[in-house]
Amino acid sequence: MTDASNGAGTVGKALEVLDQVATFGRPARFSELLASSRFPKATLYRFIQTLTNEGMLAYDPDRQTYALGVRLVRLAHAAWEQSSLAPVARRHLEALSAEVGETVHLAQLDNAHVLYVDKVNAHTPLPMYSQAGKIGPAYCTGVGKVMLAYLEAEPLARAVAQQSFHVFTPQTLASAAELLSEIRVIRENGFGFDREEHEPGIICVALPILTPTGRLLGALSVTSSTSRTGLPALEKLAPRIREAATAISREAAQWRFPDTPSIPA
Amino acid sequence: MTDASNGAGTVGKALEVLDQVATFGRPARFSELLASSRFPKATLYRFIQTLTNEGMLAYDPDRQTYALGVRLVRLAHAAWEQSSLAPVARRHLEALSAEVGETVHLAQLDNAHVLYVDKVNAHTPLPMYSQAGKIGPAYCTGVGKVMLAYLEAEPLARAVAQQSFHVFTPQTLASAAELLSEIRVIRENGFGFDREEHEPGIICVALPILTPTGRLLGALSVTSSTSRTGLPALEKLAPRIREAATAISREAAQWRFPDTPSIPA
DNA sequence: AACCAAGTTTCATATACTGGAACAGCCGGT
DNA sequence: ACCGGCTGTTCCAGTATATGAAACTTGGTT
Repeated sequence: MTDASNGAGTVGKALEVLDQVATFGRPARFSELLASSRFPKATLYRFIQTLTNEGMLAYDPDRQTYALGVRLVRLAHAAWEQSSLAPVARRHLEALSAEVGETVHLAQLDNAHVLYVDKVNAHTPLPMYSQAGKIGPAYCTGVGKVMLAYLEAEPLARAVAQQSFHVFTPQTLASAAELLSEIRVIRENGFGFDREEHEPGIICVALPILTPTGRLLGALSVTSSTSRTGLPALEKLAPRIREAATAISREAAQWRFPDTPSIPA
Repeated sequence: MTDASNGAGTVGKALEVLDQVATFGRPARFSELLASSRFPKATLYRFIQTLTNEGMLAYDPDRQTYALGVRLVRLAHAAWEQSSLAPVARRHLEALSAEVGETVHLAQLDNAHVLYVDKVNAHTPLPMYSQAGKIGPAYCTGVGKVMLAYLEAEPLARAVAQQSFHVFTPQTLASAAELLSEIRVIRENGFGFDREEHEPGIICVALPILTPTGRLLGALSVTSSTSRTGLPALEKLAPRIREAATAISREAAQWRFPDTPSIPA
């Protein structure tokens, strides 16, 4: 029996190496990668060779370093367009942000962590790549907790098991028990807060984006600071956010298929 | 010796499948993928399973479709930041675009094709993901021809062999011979044009971005239309563009290493 | 010249990839 | 209800392919 939780198979291992290079954050040398790798020298070497040949890694002969390759950028473009909610959601995010005058986040679940897929800042329209792709913890962010709350029992358990429960602020939920009780509250309300659990002074309301069948697609949040507003004020925004969330869900459903018409080949 | 031109090895095949899903442009069903795949049913199935488990593909149980996964978005974020010129180049692109009042492209070579890494439009600041990641032909674009011109003999030959030489307009260079002679001209001038070779009415000047040692990093172009300006006017911009190109190259060199200091491990 | 570290190649071994074929589930038709 | 046809999933023997210790280059340092 192959252990599925572990990166089984050659492909999984190769992707592990890819992740390692990504985590490095800058072009890395072979020996640096070797130091932080669980693979023996020859094996790692072959993986890197393969990935380089495939264009997933780029080798800089001047500096003898490896970086993530351009093929990844190409794939990412396609991924962002076809798999994430961002393309359909963008105009809703913009409208919402303009209306409430705060920063709006769109997130999806990646493994057990929060992947920010898009972000619209009320006052500084930023080029989005700089914002998208970031990952964050699930147990101490508004979007994270809300998404966990709408998971099935089994995936939820697996996700909770992966939380680090690092304490960032006095408000941080520091255990699985606290998180699960918070999740129950979120399920009842239909929305969740971030009460300065991740960063002091930063608060937010978050709502899930669900399919008509109730499956989780992602989450939407409006973020602000304690100096500007409070939780009660944010709570008042919940209905408006839900509006955006359902709109996004509805459009996503249609958009996924322009309807596979019976084009006869 | 393994045939490198072919996607040898398990990893290569898996990535091939990934590309296939990407090319599809929308969430695809298993059978659709099977139809356009060179792999037998069981093999393709296992690949897709693996990639899904690894988060490179996302499965939509409602529709029974596969799309590119979120892990790719995360990787892409890192790729864009560490491997492409875009982060260091952006402010130069913006300055250049504002100054000349035209659209500026930043491109790199992916295999034998042009990968647009960033784009700054003079009049409509756009979120960049929608622009970056696009690929285009090398033989009939300004950036493409310029980048080919600064390749070594052997990679150049390989790249030229991969051009389709599809004729888009009356000006399109339709053969390797024509392309190579154009490349000689570009080498002499240090810059190249697109003379409505890809799209009627669209022209551009392009310059390479080179390391101090002369290795090719990418290319920069200013695009306009025949209705607004002409080639002579664009040619006048070449020195200004070169300025930006050298600045980008210089910054890229520093930035790649905050300097690997002699950290004694 | 001798040494050391970083990177590359080799090769016997057995792991884990392969794909034909058989199986399950789901429809629409008769 | 029964039957084909179609899509998606699982099995399993055979073998191609990945593995990693060790040997070998390469380039720089004492």
